[in-house]
Amino acid sequence: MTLPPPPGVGSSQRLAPAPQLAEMLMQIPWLCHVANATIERLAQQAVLHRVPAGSILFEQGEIPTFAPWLLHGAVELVGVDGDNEVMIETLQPFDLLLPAAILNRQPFLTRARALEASHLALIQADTFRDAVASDHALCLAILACEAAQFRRQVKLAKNLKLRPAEDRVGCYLLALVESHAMATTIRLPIEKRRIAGQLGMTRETLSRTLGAMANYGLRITGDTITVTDAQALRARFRLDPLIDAPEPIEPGPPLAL
Amino acid sequence: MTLPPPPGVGSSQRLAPAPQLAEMLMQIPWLCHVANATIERLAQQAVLHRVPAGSILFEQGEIPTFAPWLLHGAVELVGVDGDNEVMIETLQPFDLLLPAAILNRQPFLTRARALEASHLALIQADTFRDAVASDHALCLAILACEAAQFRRQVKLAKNLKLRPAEDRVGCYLLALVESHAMATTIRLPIEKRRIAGQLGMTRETLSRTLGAMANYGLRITGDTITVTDAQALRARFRLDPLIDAPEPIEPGPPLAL
DNA sequence: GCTCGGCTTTGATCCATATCAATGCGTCAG
DNA sequence: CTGACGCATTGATATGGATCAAAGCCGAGC
Repeated sequence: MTLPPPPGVGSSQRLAPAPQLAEMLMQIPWLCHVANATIERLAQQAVLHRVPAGSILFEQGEIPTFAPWLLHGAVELVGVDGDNEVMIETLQPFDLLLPAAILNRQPFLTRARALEASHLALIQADTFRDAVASDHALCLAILACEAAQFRRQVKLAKNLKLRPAEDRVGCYLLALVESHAMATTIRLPIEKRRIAGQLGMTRETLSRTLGAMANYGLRITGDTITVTDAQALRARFRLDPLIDAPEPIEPGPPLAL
Repeated sequence: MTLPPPPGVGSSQRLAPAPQLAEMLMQIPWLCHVANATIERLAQQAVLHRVPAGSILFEQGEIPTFAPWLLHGAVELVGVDGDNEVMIETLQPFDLLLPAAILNRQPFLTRARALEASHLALIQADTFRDAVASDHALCLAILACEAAQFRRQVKLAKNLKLRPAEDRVGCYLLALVESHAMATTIRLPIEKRRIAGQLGMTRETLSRTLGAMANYGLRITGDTITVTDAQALRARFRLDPLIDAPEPIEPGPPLAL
């Protein structure tokens, strides 16, 4: 796997002292039950990779040589065929990128691209596999990560196949509003282009649909959302926890003895 | 979770002697590195469940009380909203059904329905969680299972979003033909209704598309496929291993010490 | 043999969403 | 100030696939 010096802005810095990397990994909530020794072992051979927005982290079809661990920023996984791309998932800290491929020495099924300037820990693939095979607590943690990612994938699929575009947008916005305690005015957290991708539609369709939200008590101008009629909004869109609830990585129980 | 006595044909039999259940589990290839003692422990509290085609194994939203393990037959996972259903995945032996939900005590995200008469091992959820938390080899095996299911999910999504209906059908058939060493005449392995579901389209669309395959060297009558022009077929449809290759559960390496 | 029910086929039509094209608008560099 | 570029909006149009409706086929049971 090559790390192309991304075009444009400052080149990526691969080198970073390992000791502080171990500390960063220890901050990860879902690694709370993993022994420090193991985390240090992972960090030993790892490097911190800082990349600007737009960088390709790996290409579809490559055999992984390291496990990329998202510490800061955002990354999207996209399926590619010729020149068209489709969004598969967007990842946030502290997700591991496609652990399934790394563990089984299988090719990555997607391309990964940084959506914003991001920091990743790159862990040697062999080191990673050995650690998972020799440390039970780590194995449980990775299982939890993989489980969360699977469930997110299922939720995405349900959202996409079960709801028309307008409902997807409405539920997305309603969830956003509710997470802000129904404040009457809030901001879109990310670019519209990315929202459209996550909701599986084109920017044009999103744009039109946002306009149509006025009928349901929501006005969107630029990146500002104003709730004009919370009741109408709730009447029109019903959140389904089996689709709309976030799917955090659960650390799970400590090792049973 | 209730197990409704399925309407129609003979009622499901839940009781089966545990000893032979342990033996059945030991046959599972991807458990090859798990100690027999652990498997026996799992089988101890488990029951063998035989269900006729059409049975609902569990309902979307239920909190799992046991881990259903498919030993024989076929099961589909479907997302439900009101009265319409969408196919999420179809499982084959020896898949575990939604291990993510069981491990994290989270609700099932889908309904599960037997597509044909099937046998499942039902393992007490607590027993299952304890075993995974106390046996590292088992934990690795479940991780491999979950990883395979994640990758299948990504492949499904790519197939659906990257290819139009005709391509999906063509690639499905081409893969089928190739797996039979390009024999000139083979049979559809499952009902068309189910193929349509797996490929994310209606039966009507599948029917029409199968007709259109005549243009590309393939004639389908009933459930019989005849290859009339292998070259034309290959010229029209290109298999992509990152979409069309099956995703078996890899047992992975034995425990590192 | 006949009839019934499930699956499939075929045809006509509809509709949600993509696509294409043009314009607008805000921001940053010079 | 002035381009110019990236993103967003708006409108017109196209189209893939769904939906609705009506036969057709075929195996199972009587």
